[in-house]
Amino acid sequence: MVESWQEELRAKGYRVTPQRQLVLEAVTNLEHATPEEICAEVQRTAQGVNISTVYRTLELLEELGLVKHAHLGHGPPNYHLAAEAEHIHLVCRGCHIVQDVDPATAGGLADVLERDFGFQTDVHHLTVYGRCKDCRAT
Amino acid sequence: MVESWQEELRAKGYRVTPQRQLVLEAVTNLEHATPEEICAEVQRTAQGVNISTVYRTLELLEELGLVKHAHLGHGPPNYHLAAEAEHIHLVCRGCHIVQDVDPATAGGLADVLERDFGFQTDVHHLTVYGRCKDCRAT
DNA sequence: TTTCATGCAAAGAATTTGCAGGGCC
DNA sequence: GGCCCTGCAAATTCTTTGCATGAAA
Repeated sequence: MVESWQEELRAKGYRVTPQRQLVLEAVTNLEHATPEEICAEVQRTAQGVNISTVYRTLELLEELGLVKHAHLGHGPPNYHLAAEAEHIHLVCRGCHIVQDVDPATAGGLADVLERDFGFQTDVHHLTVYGRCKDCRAT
Repeated sequence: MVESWQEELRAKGYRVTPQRQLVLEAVTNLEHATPEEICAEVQRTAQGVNISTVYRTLELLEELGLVKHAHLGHGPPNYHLAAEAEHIHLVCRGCHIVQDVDPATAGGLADVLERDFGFQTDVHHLTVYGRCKDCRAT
């Protein structure tokens, strides 16, 4: 069976704390969120979880492979569960809408990069900038 | 004929200053650089060009369509001449090397996004994260 | 001479770090 | 009880802004 992340934490000498559970829950619920947003979400439940704890926890959770992050532009990084279905992000310059797209769309690109450059693409982290249908119309 | 960027500046009520010329030269010479690096390059020639002037100038040059920027990861954005050959960036998680690749490689992806989503991809700004050949070997 | 641009310093966002006290195992 | 984790505050990094002076047109 798959060990729980709690067991994995303990096995590595880390501890299971309420803050860590809350941060992971927040990432789960929000699906895509910045550290600030995660912090705000956590604080809806528990008072006074500090932003620096959120940063430290996200780093830890990413190290464990539970969450991943992507850079969607100027702003802070965006965290989501690693267990979520993989997807690529389309970010519109005009309206800043983020659209999730099936990674199969980029499968061809990943294959070419693999074949021609030996480069293993992290499709999870792929962000495509451009202009969406609506913004092109106006 | 194509007007020079200096004329375009003046036509829009902006002024041609030594700092603006130096920043554009630095971007040209460095090919890819962060605002800090551009500032350092400029200061090799002229003393005391301020970092805030570099930021303001890059913003202006981007507005004029002379330079573009891409986000290659955690750090500051990366500026390059808009006139340079278009390319996409492969960024390795392991060694952080940035490799430039012909955008035709991603042409298929852009076509699919265009066809299926009406999304116009800005190939210039495409950055692909992953693991390079060398880092996979180790 | 009329703005616009620059330098400087301070303000701001986002993130990291040091340290003492508290909580997990 | 040992040692990791947290909160707090201060330090860092990157970027923007306010304002008086200096320079382009």
